[in-house]
Amino acid sequence: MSRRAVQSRIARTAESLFVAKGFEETTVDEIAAAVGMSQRSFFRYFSSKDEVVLDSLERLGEDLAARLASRPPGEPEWDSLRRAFDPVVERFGDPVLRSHDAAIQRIIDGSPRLLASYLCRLERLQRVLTEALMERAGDGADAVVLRAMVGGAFACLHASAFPTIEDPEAFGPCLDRTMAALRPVAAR
Amino acid sequence: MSRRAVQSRIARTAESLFVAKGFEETTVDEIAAAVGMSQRSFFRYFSSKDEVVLDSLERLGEDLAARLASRPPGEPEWDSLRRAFDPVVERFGDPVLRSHDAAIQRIIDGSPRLLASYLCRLERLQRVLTEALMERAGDGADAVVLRAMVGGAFACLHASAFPTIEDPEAFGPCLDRTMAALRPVAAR
DNA sequence: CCGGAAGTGTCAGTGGCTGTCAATCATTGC
DNA sequence: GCAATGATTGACAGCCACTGACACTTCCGG
Repeated sequence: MSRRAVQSRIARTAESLFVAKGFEETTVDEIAAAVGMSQRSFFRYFSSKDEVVLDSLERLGEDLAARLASRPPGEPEWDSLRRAFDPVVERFGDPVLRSHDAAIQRIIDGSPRLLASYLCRLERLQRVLTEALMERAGDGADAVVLRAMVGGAFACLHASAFPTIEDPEAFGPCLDRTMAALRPVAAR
Repeated sequence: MSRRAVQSRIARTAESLFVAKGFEETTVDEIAAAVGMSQRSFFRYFSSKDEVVLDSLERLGEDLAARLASRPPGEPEWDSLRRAFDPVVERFGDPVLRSHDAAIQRIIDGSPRLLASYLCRLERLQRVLTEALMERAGDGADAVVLRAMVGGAFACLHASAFPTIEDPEAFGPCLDRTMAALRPVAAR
């Protein structure tokens, strides 16, 4: 059985436990026992308990970065960022994925510890996207402004995700509206 | 001796240890011993090891919120946010405070664990500032857009802080430049 | 059959953090 | 003065995330 498959099995088991008992209240020992392995082996597949929850986010991040890199060079950065967010909007379209993601989000919001790790990953992701934009813009670019722009775009994404937990289909339009309102004057 | 004074003594002692040995490499036992108290007592003054480092940020946050609340109601939100950041710019002006803050920042960046907690606090602070803006704007306000705007302003602050670690006096102008470039079209 | 490589379990240990309890100290009311 | 009371503390025990070391199995190429 491949490493990925085992990770996926652990993640599914762990998430159901988290939903049932809460993140902090579920020990690594319990997860390992539920999967049928030792605690030590759990840590061979995930470097921390947080990782189990945030692992899926990692892959989504790679997707965003690839999207952004493939946008046409002449396009205003703000629009490229909006298009890079398309995979997220798409996920919200699928009801199965959506309810799963909502569960994950509830787990994250329920634990300050986990929320902190989550924000840390977003931060790293923003750094990656900023570098992608920097490369595209060449030497004449203002690194600070680009960095802030990526942060601003993520703020729109983040803010739009909040109220959309109840209202399924509204995420895309809400993101469009927010990013239109926040569009920087510098984005031609 | 007042609670605040003890906290301050612990914080000073701990920070010097962190600078000398690194955050992760310094145990709470060591800090407690250096201050001359039991580990149990340390946790009566700070709820976690992170807290020691991030405590000062808490008070700065309150300052920002107060500044924002005292801005004239008619002022565009973006400008109010910029003015709310003035205390931060001022801190950068004082060389003593600046070098202290730089040390703190280096400690934070050196530990993923601590960086995560730090970002979590920034998140909470943003929520507070958003609520302040909401109150001011009244019922007609778009909560999502306001939330995103606060996030965007913080992104400017964050981005401006980065390159300014070496170049002392440039923080204020850099922040102005970035916030001018990112100014939302919605901000009249 | 042998070699190592990869995956696993066991065990012991570290460090952050919490609950509990008893001792101490300051405050208050008499 | 003094006793009751409440806050502060230290000592101790314990939980849990996480790590290092080592032994064992399985599987595969030679």
